[in-house]
Amino acid sequence: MINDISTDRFSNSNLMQSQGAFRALSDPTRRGILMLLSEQDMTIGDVSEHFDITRAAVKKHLNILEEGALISVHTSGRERINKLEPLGLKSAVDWLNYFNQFWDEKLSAMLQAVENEQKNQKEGK
Amino acid sequence: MINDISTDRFSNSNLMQSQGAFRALSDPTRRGILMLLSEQDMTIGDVSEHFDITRAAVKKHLNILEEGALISVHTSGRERINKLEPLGLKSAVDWLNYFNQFWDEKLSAMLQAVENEQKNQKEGK
DNA sequence: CATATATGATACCTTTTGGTATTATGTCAA
DNA sequence: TTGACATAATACCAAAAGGTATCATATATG
Repeated sequence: MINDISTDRFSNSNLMQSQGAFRALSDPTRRGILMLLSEQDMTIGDVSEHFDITRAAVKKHLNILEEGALISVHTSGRERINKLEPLGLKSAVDWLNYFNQFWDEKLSAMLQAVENEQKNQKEGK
Repeated sequence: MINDISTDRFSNSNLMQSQGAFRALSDPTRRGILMLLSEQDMTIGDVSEHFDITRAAVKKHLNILEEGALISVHTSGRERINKLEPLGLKSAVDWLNYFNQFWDEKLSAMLQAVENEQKNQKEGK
């Protein structure tokens, strides 16, 4: 039962809060767009020039990025400027950071193993 | 042109290397499974009990997690034990960490804004 | 051996996704 | 106002994703 998860300390809202961001991040074109926008704000026209797909397709990607709060858009005359919103990545980063502890554990285990090996060598085992 | 990106310093391989991980992370059920496996290794049967979908569906999720190198599987008799591989998250975390600089920038800007505000208040503006 | 158990694999269905082509809307500039 | 430009929106399509049901395979165990 999924209930198991919602009553869990991993409050499920956590799982769902980051959904928009993770969804947006799952496509390589969208990650490429985020990279581009990290260098400078851009119109759809600007962004489209960097990819081999139609503007309509780029627009869809931008919509999904906006839904995930990874970019913001503001109008300037007939242009619409797309801007990176790095804080939008926070929910995803936060979720992933939970696993740092296991990564660290593994790292500790590796270091421990090396230490033991050195010790054993010293003792001539 | 997509070429623009491949000749970019964001070597595109970076974009693609993390694809398996980002793809696996895009589904909330799969993120839930990772949470579960962070507490203990589990068979498919164990995992399935925590979700309201068939074992076949869970198996598909496990396959995708394995493809993304986020879990590993080893056989023990007729059971197959699924194990979290936290290091598999590294490629995704690394990609995201690139954006820390912008996050920090924004944070710096916010702190600066607060400082200025306080200064202005002091000066009675 | 025979049977129950644990899992894997496949065919099939529906929805979502990534894409195109086309049409519509809004704004700048002569 | 009229045409060029920048973008939005919609209809449509093929493929991928998430799911179920069913069948196949391997392994404990009486």
